[in-house]
Amino acid sequence: MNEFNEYFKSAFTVDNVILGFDEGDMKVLLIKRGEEPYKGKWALPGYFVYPNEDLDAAAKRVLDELTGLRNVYLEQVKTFGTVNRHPFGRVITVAYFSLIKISDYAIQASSIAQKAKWHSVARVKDLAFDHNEILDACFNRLKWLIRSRPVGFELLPPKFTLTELQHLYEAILETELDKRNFRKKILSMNLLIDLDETQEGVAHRPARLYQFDKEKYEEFLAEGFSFELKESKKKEKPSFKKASPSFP
Amino acid sequence: MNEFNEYFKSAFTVDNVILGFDEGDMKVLLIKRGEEPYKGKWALPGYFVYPNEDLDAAAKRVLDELTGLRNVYLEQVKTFGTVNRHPFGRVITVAYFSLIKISDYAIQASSIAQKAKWHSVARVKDLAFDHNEILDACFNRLKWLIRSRPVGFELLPPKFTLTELQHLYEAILETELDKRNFRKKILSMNLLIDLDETQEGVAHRPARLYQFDKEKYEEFLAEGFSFELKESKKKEKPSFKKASPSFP
DNA sequence: TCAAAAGTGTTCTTATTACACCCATGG
DNA sequence: CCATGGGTGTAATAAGAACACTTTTGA
Repeated sequence: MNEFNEYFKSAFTVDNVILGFDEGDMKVLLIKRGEEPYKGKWALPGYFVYPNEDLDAAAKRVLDELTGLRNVYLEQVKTFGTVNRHPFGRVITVAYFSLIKISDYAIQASSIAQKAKWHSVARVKDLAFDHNEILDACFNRLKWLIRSRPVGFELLPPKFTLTELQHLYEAILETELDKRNFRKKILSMNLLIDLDETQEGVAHRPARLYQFDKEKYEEFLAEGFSFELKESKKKEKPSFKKASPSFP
Repeated sequence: MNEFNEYFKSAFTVDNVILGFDEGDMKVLLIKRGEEPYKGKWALPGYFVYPNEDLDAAAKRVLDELTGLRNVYLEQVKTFGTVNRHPFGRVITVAYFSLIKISDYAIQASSIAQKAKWHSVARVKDLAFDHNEILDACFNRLKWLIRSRPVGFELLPPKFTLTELQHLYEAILETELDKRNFRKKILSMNLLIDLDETQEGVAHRPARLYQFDKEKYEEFLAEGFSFELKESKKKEKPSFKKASPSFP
């Protein structure tokens, strides 16, 4: 393998866009860098992939060290590798995103976790490295995903109200949804268990609580299925669906 | 950067799933390996990324050397990096796929190109490395893509008939489509230019020829749009759309 | 009794599906 | 004149979008 030696001088990292939902807003967990390069800047949590470690395992490790969470929604999104993205040498990074329930998150003892903080995705700017680009790519993936898979539940506590769920969808899609149509659609999926409980201590009519029916979802998945959700209101995107035939 | 030296001992490659359409069938361009490892096996075209080369540039280079083509549809799909996927050491590979018109393809002079051959995607098996997995991932991406973007035209000659286009969709989606519904849908997109020409020398009523309206497509893209195509016939997948509400 | 959010149905419009016959050409 | 694939329209069904009032609770 001598002739290839020159290629074995690069490194790769994973970066993890850890997303949560809180106060009606999508949040991302960022680390304040204590070292050069980009000392003092906020960055996505990530690290070098160990020589004997698979990529997915590295992403899980980063997540676990920071949040203590496992068995979390995690997906590879895209790899970023422009030549000069890292001052230490040629380093490409594989971007992942994960969805967690902020209520499950407790700050870990590790020194890295001490520097972590939730930021509103919409207001994030000027991250270290090419992390703004990575965050954008991952958030866009989530926007697509939420329309095609019921992943929203990964971000909510086990019991939630339909309005909370709707607000989550609205935060991700950055649009408003019609309450009645949203409920009709979600309930027609048959993936929610009505817990026959209601909120307590709220200054208005208490809402019913629901739970995601994970078992039924796995059944549907096994059969192969499609799940879709479209936006409402008049902010319609132009769609070919409305164009008329050009060749009569 | 001393403490990180141990990480700068890995390499990365790009592998390119080059897809074409011919004889009613999706084809992938493979290389017969002349060297160890996997000598004699078919493999996806790929190579190490040069130290001063961006990932996309490397994918373009591989494509160009093999086919002589540039300005071709090319997209990053996924990165594969299990620990022992390459016998030379830690090598992760970034998978790309490209769509080309087989009619534009002419075997190049380069020694690598001499070993290239088109294979029917459906019949490919036992590739070198983890290339079967990579091919699957890329082909699945295309299946998704063809339903959401008009990329089919990348695979057809400049002038084509609606039946050719339909057969392409059927080959990619691995399903059958209804002729009338397909035409209605495609024409209603307003993205085809009727050339007012017909086929010649066919032993049946000659079909009209169409051209893809690239300019109009760019306009639509600029505005942001959605393009969708659903399958027909009774081979329906179960869909939540038909489920009934669970909470009346 | 007020404020605040929960909950609930119907109508209209648009998209999708299913389906069968005549046409133009070359051999 | 036959074989082959090209070309066309309509009716039934399903999904999506728009829209406003009553209910329940705590303060």
